[in-house]
Amino acid sequence: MRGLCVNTCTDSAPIAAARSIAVSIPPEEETCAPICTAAYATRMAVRVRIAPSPTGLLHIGTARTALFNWLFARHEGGEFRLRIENTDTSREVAEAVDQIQDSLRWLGLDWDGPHTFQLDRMEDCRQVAERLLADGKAYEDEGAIRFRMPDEGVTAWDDIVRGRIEYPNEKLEDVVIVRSDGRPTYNFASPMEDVWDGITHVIRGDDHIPNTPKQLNIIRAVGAEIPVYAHVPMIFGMDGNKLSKRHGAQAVEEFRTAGYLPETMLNFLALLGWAPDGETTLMSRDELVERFSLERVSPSPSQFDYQKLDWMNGVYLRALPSAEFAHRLLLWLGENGFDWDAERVTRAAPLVQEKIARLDEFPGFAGFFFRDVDPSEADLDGGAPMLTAAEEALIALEPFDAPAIEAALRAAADRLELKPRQAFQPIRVAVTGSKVSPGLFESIELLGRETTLSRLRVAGSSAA
RNA sequence: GGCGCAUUCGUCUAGUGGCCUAGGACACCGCCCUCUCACGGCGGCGGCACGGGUUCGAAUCCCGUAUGCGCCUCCA
Repeated sequence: MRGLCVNTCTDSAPIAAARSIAVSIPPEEETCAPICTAAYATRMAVRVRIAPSPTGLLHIGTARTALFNWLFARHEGGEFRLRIENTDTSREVAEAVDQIQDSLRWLGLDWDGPHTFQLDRMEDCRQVAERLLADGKAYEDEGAIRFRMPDEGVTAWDDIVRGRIEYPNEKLEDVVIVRSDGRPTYNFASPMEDVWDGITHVIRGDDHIPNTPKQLNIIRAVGAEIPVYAHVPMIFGMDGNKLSKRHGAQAVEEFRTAGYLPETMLNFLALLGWAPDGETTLMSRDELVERFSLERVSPSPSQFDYQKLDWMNGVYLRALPSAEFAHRLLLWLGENGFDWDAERVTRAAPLVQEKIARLDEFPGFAGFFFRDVDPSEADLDGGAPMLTAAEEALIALEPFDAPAIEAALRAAADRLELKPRQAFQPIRVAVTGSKVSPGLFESIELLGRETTLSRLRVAGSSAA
């Protein structure tokens, strides 16, 4: 029994319509006039938000929550807003706001309207707190202001992803809504902003479930309309613990640096806790928007599988038109401090497109096109005769292209009575400096006769 | 400790009482292709946490147990 429209999820209307189903059954007196008279009454469409705190880079879990919000908004034709929750000034990091926006933009999660800061509503929050105080719904406590929670009954709501959740009111403690220094706390500012911004659906991590009954009561106390809640599961590392440094990348920026494509991240993240059916795994941004629904979000947490991410990124990399692949490669190299010849990168790109899963593999895999190599003697072991033969075969070869190079080298191998793999491996090591490389003949063509011959010669003498 | 949430192959998941001999994908293993790697093709391994119910019939409904996680800040 989860979701608001079980069995009726064939279209999206019920989601947007099913609002204000949160219930509270406290034996309290009738509330007086609404304190908040924001113009949300006329809102029809869906409006959601992502509310990161500016304490550092955008975490992948926050990005996933942002994605669900964005997908929902775009699917419903509604709005997606960005709100920075910076009430805790002590933990704020100066560049974080810009970094968060960069990450969001890189992922293509565009937000509507300007981003807002929680701190800018400090004064509004204080006024509401004063009003609450005057109405006896809050009280002072050592300089701070606490909100009076109901003592009896239960506070409950129908969560779109987990069904009905109930909290006995006696368990709810009176939360501090304004600190002694006058700044509002998260549990006060956040729901108030949701009210002022006309947020219709609060889609957030399930670590906020225990906060929800408190926020619900605050919203009720100010006489505002309750939004619909959807608590999405968290993401853990492969060991079942919170995603942390030792698992690898955890911030969106780090995945970008590792050479993942934004379309990969979107697709992969969407599938963490959501699936359109049992078969589909590859979906474009548009398809994601078209098929996404909160009803199909799973309530159980998932683990972040880096291997699957790599596989998926490889799929996206290979699917790129080759010119686009080269373009992305160039962009990535530029962002990561590789000042390599663009024309040569563009020519090398097709040789690696099918072979790498992440852009950051390029320097290691194709670096021999751009810098000298230093093959180890052990890898060259016993290859001297073939190296000499290769040199002779290529020295006057015309044309110097992959098909001709392959023919010449195969002929040389035949003369030495070597199997292809035995013959070509020393050449590969000599020319690329590694036992693993892009296609040998294409690589030699791109490298050019001069460089190839000189590398063959150097390796030939050290292997002898 | 209290409260809450969760529990299908190693991982992501499909599944809403009979279509399930539990389907797909990643990973893994084997074979094929092959100049290495990768791609691709074929095949394989592997799961309903446990115990009680309800029912002609349960992965699906109910109860309990276990385990994991989250929150209990004048953090967000």
